[in-house]
Amino acid sequence: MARFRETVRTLLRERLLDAAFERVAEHGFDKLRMAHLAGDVGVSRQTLYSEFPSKEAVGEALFRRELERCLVGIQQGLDAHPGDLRAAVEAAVGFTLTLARRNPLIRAMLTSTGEGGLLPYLTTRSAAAFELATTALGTYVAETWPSIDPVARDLAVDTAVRLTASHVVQSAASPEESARRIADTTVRVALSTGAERLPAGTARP
Amino acid sequence: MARFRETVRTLLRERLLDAAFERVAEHGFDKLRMAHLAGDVGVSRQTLYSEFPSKEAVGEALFRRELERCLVGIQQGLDAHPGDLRAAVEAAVGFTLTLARRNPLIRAMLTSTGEGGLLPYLTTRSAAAFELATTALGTYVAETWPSIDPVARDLAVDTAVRLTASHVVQSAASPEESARRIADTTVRVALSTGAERLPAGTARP
DNA sequence: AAGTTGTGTCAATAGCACGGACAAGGCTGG
DNA sequence: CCAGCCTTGTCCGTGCTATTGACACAACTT
Repeated sequence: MARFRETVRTLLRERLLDAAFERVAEHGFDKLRMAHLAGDVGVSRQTLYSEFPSKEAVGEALFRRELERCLVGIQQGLDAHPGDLRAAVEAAVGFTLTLARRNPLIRAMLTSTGEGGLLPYLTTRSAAAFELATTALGTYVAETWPSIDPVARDLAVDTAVRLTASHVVQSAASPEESARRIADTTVRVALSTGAERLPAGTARP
Repeated sequence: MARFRETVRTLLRERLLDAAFERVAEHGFDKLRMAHLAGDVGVSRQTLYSEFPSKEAVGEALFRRELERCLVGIQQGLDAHPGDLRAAVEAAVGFTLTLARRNPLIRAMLTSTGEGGLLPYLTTRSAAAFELATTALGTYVAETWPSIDPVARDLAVDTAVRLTASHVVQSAASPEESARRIADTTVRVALSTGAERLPAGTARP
């Protein structure tokens, strides 16, 4: 019955996150003021607090929304190469690294120096991001490459996600080159049997 | 300060008009029920009455919104042919007649038989539509053809608008053919001096 | 040490949507 | 013809929610 009020709530949330995106992208998260954010949307500060219980919640929601948008591109990159693990991973990772380099929010997150920044969401508190990305890549691999050994598959997925995250926060080369290297590594891990002959002098438990 | 509530109000208005458009286009204006309209958007009937004081106001707003959309196309048709009066009028009139033939709202307005229909807005109560269309065409002609005699210009603009309205409610031929004829008539009126020699036997006051 | 700024919380007020009910008028079927 | 039903338009009481203004608290500045 009250369907309209629900859409208003989501609209308010979107507007708040839009305004937060603008301010954070320009001046960083620590320079963001709750009063300014509420004023941008044309709402009282308490209304903002009724939607987001704290400033930290704003940052978390902001990061989650951007992450979900990113995951859409990752999923598209995977789906564009069904059956070709290397190309799929390369496309998905390349998209992620390119987006991370261009997205002003992520740039602001990485360049923020202060204590109350958003950087933890990309590093120490990135469990949610890891989980989502790992699930997306894991289901893709499990569906299109069911023959791969599950142990190797999980290792490969985890490797791809963690390497990508590493390159997001500290890119060594171009996104394309990094994506190529990560895809190469992922394929190597995925196709390994765990029983290869090791070079002489290498111990294995 | 309260900018968000304002956008919510306009959003509600748009949603209501969207729902009204759907229902009117399908079943006609007289079959539209205020309770259904409110239910479609997910709002109480009283909220609907707070936005539109009467059902007639809904129909009026619905017609005005459609008219304004139509005027955008008319303006584009005029602007696409600067300096060529015949082509500009033909494009604008052709767009209008084609839109009127395809638009389900206008079709429903014309086919409604009942007393409480929307037809008056296209005929007896079409002062607003005439005014807007006349202004658009008038400013175009005045800007791009300043050399035309003002009397002939006003006559031509009025003729074009009224002929177009006539073809909207009672189309004789295809929109293209009608547009061509109306444009021809408009140009003849616009370029007339009011002092032509009349055929023998014709009286002039 | 005092002032400033910003976060988070609380209480009182005002506004708005809601549900329920009502009168008035028109339509329909018996 | 008339009784019932539907629909429009209006009113009022209620409840939810945003707003306003204030406050405590912490960190930083002067």
